[in-house]
Amino acid sequence: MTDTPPQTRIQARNRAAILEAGLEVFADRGFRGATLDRIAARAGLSKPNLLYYFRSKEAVHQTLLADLLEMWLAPLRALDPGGEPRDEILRYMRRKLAMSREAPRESRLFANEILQGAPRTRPALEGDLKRLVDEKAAVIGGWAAAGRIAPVDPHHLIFSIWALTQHYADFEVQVRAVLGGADPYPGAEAWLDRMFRTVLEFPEERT
Amino acid sequence: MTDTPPQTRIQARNRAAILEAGLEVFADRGFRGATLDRIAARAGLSKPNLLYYFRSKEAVHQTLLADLLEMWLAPLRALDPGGEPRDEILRYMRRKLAMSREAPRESRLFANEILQGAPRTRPALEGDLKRLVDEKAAVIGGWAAAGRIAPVDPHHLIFSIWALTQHYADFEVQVRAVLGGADPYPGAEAWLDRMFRTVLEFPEERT
DNA sequence: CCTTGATTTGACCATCTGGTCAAAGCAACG
DNA sequence: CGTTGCTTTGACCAGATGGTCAAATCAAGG
Repeated sequence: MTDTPPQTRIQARNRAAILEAGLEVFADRGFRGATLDRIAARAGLSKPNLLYYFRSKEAVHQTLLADLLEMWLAPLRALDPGGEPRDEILRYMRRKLAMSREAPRESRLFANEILQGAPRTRPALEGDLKRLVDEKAAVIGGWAAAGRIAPVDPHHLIFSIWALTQHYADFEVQVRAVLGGADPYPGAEAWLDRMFRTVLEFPEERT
Repeated sequence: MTDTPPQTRIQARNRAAILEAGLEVFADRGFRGATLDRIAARAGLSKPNLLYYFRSKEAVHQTLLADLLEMWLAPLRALDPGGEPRDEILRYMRRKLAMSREAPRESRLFANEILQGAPRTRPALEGDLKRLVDEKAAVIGGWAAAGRIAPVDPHHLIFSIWALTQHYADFEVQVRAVLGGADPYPGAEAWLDRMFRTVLEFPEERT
């Protein structure tokens, strides 16, 4: 998804530094709130130097989003139609929750983009994303039809997983404010496990 | 939560028009992405005229957020300790979902604010919001302890309601892209009802 | 219809910000 | 150790943007 791979060592280092700085700043202040000066400073470069590596502010953002989208979809791609239904779905949820914990900046970058109406991502959402979700929703729907999990609306099940896991990254300030600063993740993991487990179970399985 | 109530008819009308326009523009582009010119144009005023009614861009934003917070907390405030536990929680969820459908701009305005680290709302989150949530969490915890609902982590239950309902407003573009433009709300309501119902039920109640 | 206070605006300003450019540094290879 | 091409930068620019202000306009009571 990245353009031509960097050639020299210096290029590799500086492009990486810029993307890291861009991730930080874009996630923190949104596209418009981010300034090239700030990104450059954080990357340890001057603004013109940054623009030597990326054509424009847009270009940094684009690159970030493209890389991110891949990373974002990977866990859903990994949902295995041949696996044990409940394990597969719960593993997907857990991987997404882990991503919120380990890559909150990426989550917020994406959230910013969607909130603003996905001006730079709309095609990917309507293309790759929709295709992938439809495909996996069909798998989950198949499991439900076969009686291997309780009947569910596959699309909304997937939305639930997105919403519940990303909430802990995107609304972290709020969650921490309410919890008084405590780490929300242990509780979140237990709770989400419980929620999805019960909704996927058949009544008679519950103990 | 609003400052001194407007005096004249003209003031009432123009302040309202500015807040309506501000809501639209701030929700759409975030605080930094919003421009006074745009807000003024949308309100049918000139920029200096807008600044006759509000000291600054900040002031418009502040007023909007303050009003919003009240509206946002109302449904949780309404959760009645004396009510039937499951009905109370499900009603709260339904009211929040209705707010996502009917007031998506407010939801996105709030999401923007939190995403950026709640620079103008932090005190309210750590004060009023935390207090209210702790209070209602205690109520829910009491219900669980009394065996009137299945045991739950009250704080995370509340986070779940926020996450799942607001997702449909904040990530509307994504949801609609995946669903191919269809209205997500009927499906969402059924699914969320099902999710929360099952997680609050005791196994032996399930039919 | 004129006075008074509320309302509106055109002109203007300072600052910020994305982006350009020519010149200067610098690394490495022949 | 000088040439060559990659890297870095200071100076600069144009447009956008938040905000000011004095003057003009307007509404309504007396």
